[in-house]
Amino acid sequence: MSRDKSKLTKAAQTAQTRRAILDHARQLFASQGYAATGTEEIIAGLGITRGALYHQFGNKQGVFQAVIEEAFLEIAQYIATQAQMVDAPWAQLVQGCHAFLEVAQREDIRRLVFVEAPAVLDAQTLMRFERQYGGGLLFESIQAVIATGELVVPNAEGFAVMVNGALDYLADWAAHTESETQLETAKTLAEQLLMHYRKP
Amino acid sequence: MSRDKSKLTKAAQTAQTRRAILDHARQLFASQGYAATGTEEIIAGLGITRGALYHQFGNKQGVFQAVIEEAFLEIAQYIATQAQMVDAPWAQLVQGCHAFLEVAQREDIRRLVFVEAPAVLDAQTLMRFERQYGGGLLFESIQAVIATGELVVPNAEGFAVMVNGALDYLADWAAHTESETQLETAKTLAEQLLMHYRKP
DNA sequence: GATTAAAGATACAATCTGTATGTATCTAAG
DNA sequence: CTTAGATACATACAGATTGTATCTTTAATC
Repeated sequence: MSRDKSKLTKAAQTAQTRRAILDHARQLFASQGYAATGTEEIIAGLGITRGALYHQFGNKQGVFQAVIEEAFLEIAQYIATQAQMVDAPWAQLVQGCHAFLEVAQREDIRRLVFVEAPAVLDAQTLMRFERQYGGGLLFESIQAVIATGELVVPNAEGFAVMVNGALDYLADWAAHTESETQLETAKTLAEQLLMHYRKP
Repeated sequence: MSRDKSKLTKAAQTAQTRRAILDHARQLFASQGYAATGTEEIIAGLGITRGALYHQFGNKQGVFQAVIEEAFLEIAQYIATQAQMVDAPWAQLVQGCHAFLEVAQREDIRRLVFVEAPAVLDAQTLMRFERQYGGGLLFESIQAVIATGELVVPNAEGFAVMVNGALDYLADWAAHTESETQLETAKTLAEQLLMHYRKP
């Protein structure tokens, strides 16, 4: 647990400190929530004091924001990786939705991104993350399919929001059961939802 | 603001105190959030001390939970009232969805129920409220339409969850703009979503 | 090697929640 | 009507927690 500070370049030392804090903080925020996690608890066992935390992140919320951004990034990367395995815009949209449902099965992801983040972060920051890593990408994917003429919706933005909400809730629903088939049911529901707006 | 305690039955005095606390707390929780609102701030100007608050609600979270339950109740009552204005199960479902989108335009409702509550309340309590006042009623309405044969879905519970998510996000989307037409667009999207699963 | 700036430690001030205890008032039994 | 008990509330205090100010150490640069 303790670190050896000797023979480390300053940048490496900073990186190491930040990573240790982020990893531990993430685990605590995900399991106990933001409010129930103290800064003392975050640095416990890391071989540093709260001074380092405040020097690196400014305040407790700074740590949380950094944790959330990494979580968002993970989600976006997983979805992008999965979506890029197929070619057509339509297939990418479907594959992306499936990928979201899969990655959102992780308990820590759901708690951090969908429960804690909206209450802790200011609306502006959350919106930025959302556009950059979240629903914004879904919107782009939907627009791409609309451009091909395969998808017809009355309002692209509103449709994207609707699908986003459907996916978020389906993910939570599928996760709150041990039955593995629930996830498949969720995928089917999501795919069928999109299919209803498809033009042949 | 100050109260006249003389000539009041004990039950009436309790009711008056609780109401004053709930009203002020709700406004503060809705505008600043749970964490940023102190117990001292809640009782400020009410002519009582924090002692009364702790006597009536046990702790700060007790106040919040009572506030949230009232908010849930308001939502459910509005939807029920609107839905009962039509007869057929299908029409009631559509009307209920419209009503939800309307009531969820209120800023305080959205903040309290969809942002603060999930982070503050324990999962068990939130689930109870959700079943009693929220998605549970939507589920019942959907089942009623399925019973008539007008609606065909692969999984009733999953479908209800999906629609619930779609509605929540659409409400938030419609609320975050001054354009009144956005709400109409949201209603259209929701109605069309249901229509796609309708059997003639 | 001396200087500078960054990383981190330490100590402290400011809140804020919850509890323990005291007091007054309402209710109910005899 | 009186008295015992419960209820509502106030007051004072202990504990915990966040953030800041200041000091020390260590790496980078000339």
